[in-house]
Amino acid sequence: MGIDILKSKLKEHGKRITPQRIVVYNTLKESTIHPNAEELHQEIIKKHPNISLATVYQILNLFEDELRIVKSISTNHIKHYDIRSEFHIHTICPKCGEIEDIYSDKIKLFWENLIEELRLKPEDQIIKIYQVCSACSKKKEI
Amino acid sequence: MGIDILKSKLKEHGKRITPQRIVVYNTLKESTIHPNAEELHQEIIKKHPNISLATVYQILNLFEDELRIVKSISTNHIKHYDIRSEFHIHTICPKCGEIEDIYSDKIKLFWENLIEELRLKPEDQIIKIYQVCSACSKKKEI
DNA sequence: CTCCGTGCAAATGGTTTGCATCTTA
DNA sequence: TAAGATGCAAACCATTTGCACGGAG
Repeated sequence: MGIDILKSKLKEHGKRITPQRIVVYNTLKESTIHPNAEELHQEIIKKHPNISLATVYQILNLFEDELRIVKSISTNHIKHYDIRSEFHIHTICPKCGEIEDIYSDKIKLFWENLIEELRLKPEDQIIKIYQVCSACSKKKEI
Repeated sequence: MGIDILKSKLKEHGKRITPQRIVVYNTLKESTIHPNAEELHQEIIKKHPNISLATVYQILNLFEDELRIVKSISTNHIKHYDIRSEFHIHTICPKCGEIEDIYSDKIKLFWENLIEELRLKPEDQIIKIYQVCSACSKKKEI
C-alpha cells in the first residue's frame, strides 16, 4: 500500500528506491508519536542497526522538501515529523512538549471557509494550539 | 505607553528594569518585519552599540517564556519574534521565508467559535499559512 | 558500469552558558 | 550593598556537509 506510493513518488522525482528510504517511510507510518530525527533513528536501528543518523536527516529532508510526503513541526529547536496527509491540527503541551493530533470535520470546514474568505491559496498550513496536556494538568504544581 | 506595560510586567515577575530590556522592547515594537535575534541585534546596535547578542537572546527568552509578551515563529531553525498581541495569523513564503501578518475580525470570530465548539482551552496558538509571496511569484522560474 | 545514496566524522551556526564585571533596587 | 543583569567567549547540540565507499538502475 503505502510503499507503492513512496516508490512512485521517488520515481516521479528521479530518485532511487533504497532500503533506507523504505525503512524511514515505514517507521514514520507506524509511529504513534511525532518523532524527531533522533527518535526516529533510535526506533529504526532496533531492526536496522546500520542506518546512520545523517542518512535519516537526509531522507527526512528529501521527504519534506522534494517529495512533500512529510511535514515538520518545530518545538524549541527540534523538528518533529508528521506523515499524516489528512487535514488536522496539533496541540502542543507547553510543559512537556507532547504533540497530539486533532482531526475534525468542523476544523476542516472552518479552514476551508477561512481561506476562501481571505482569498488565499495556501500550499500548506500549520495550526498549533498550545494547551497543557491532560497528564501535565494532573501533576501538582509546587 | 508601551513601556509602562513592560515595566509593570517586569515588576510583577520580580525582574529589574534595565536599559537593554527597554531597548529590545521598543525595537521590537517599532519593527515592521518579524526579526530574528540577529536582525534585532543589528537594528539595536545602530543606536546602542554596547548591547551584546547574548543579552538580546536572554531578553527574548524572558519576554517569551516568563513575561509572555512576545511569541516566536520558527522558520527553518531560526526563531522570528512577534510582539503583536492582537489575534492574527501568519503567511510564510516557502521560497524566501518572508512572514506577513493577517488581521481579520472574521478569522478571530471563526477561531473563537471553533475553540468553543471543540472545548479547547488554548493558552496560545500559532496559525501559519505557507504561500508564495507576491514578490517571489513575480520572479520567473528557470 | 555509472552515478546516486550512504556512512562516517568533521564542520556549521543559531542559541545557551560560565564567569567576571557592572547595575538596579 | 547584595542579588540580578550584562558582555564576552567558549560550549552546546541539532543539523548539514565532504568525501570515500557501496549499491541501484
